[in-house]
Amino acid sequence: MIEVKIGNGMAVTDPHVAQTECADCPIRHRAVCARCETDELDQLEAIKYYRTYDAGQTVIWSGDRMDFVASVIEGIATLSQTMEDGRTQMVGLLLPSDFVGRPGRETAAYDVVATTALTMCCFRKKPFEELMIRTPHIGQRLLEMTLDELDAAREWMLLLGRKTAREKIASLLAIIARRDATLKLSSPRGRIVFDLPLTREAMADYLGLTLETVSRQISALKRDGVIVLEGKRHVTVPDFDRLLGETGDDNDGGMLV
Amino acid sequence: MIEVKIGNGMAVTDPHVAQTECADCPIRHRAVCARCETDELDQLEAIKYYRTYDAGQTVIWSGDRMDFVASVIEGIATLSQTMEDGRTQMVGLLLPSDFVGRPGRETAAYDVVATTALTMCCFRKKPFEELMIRTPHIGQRLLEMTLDELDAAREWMLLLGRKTAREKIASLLAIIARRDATLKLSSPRGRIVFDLPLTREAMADYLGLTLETVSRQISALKRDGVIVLEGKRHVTVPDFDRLLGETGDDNDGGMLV
DNA sequence: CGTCCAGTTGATGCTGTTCAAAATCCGTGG
DNA sequence: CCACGGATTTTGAACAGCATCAACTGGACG
Repeated sequence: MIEVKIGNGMAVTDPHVAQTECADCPIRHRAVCARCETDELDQLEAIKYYRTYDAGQTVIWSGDRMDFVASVIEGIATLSQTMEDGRTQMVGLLLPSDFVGRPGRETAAYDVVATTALTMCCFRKKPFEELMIRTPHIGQRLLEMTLDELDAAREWMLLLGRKTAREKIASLLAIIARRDATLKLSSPRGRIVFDLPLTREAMADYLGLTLETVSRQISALKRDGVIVLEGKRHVTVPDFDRLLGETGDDNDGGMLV
Repeated sequence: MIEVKIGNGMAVTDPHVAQTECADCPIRHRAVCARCETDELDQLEAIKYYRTYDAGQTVIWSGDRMDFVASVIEGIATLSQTMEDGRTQMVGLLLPSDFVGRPGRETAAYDVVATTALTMCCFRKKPFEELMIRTPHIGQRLLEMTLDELDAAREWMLLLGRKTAREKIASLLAIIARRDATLKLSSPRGRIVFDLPLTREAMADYLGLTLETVSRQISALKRDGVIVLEGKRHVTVPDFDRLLGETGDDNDGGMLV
């Protein structure tokens, strides 16, 4: 893969590197383009370009001018807010198919950081906005995705405001486990195995805790047999229902669709 | 005003009571109908009906079937989530022009409770959804409003996860002061006076605190001269910038638009 | 082999919770 | 008009959970 260094140290893939055809795109049916017909897809195809980032790279700083919107194709990024004195709170986890940026806004409202190697499908904002007016399918899908994100944000508000440290950790593990299971098209039940995509510090920023507390609670869950660790990142959950029982949520359905 | 009792004890205004014409509606240019042309407005007018609730009444319970969506016309309502053991977290404050309900969802995801006397402009969900497909202006406006709510939710996540009790109280007071100023079309500066629309308990549920802590911190802010209280609910802020300084946010612009 | 980084563990203290009681407010009825 | 009762709010005292500061461990890498 060819990389070029630009301005602020961002490494981006050479724009001439081959992009996946929309038709073959792994997130084709889940991203903002999900409802588009073939002709609408052609128009998107015309204005799209790929960009890749290394793990740890900052995609955009809060307050910076942002002249594109994008879909995450592969990898994980985080959305976070930082106070002057350095306290930071993660406000979103961006997974494949998630949308970044806001039509109609000039500057980024949050820091976006690549947690793993990241590939994004970008659209310059102006053409994208114009396209949105012409093709309602994009706006419809974006509304649907935004409503889902709002629900997720509100779920997270409950976690931040009312859950104990142990419940917070269990909830995060359950969410990651669930997402992993979704990718494998299996519904989470019984024994589950996955890798943590986040450092202890990132988890702390997500959960509104300190990294020490995260570490302690993970150790406690390990001690109690709720999880088994191999290395620091590889997690085995022997009994998913047991984990759910630790989240404080309703054990049944849980999670809005 | 004529009230009738129905089923679960909800008091609703007799549907034959006069409704405001959309053209004269106080939230005409801010609600979900903001972008509608006259003919589109006529279609909305045809399917709308008003409903009123008394202060303290539950508008809808989480999990209940919800066959309408609505705009708040007057009054304040809260959106909240409750865990089995009773811990509750408010996840939204609904003010005039705010939208309630989600197109495409069968059941309510949150409890909605009227904090003050409340008037809502309701639309049966089915016709509203059909109308949304025909008139892009509604979906466009709803997208805009949902994106704003998502920003507000994320702002709140920072508050819940990282702010101290004192900062939380100051932030809430600042938000209410700002909203009040907006209604009076004045930008908040210097001396500000307003009434708290929430009980200490509701504030606690909003801020992820206990009501005792809320009370203590309000007393502390009073002791320090940041606010002056007359009675329990009437607040005077002698110096709005001083209050902002207590929120922990950037002192300048603060708050996304 | 030494350094660096992520993570773990320990000791201590502060912030906010919990439980309890007193104070204030407010509507109701004598 | 005043007394009463319930709801709301304030205040106090003791406690718990998580943060803070600090030392240590283990693995990756030059």
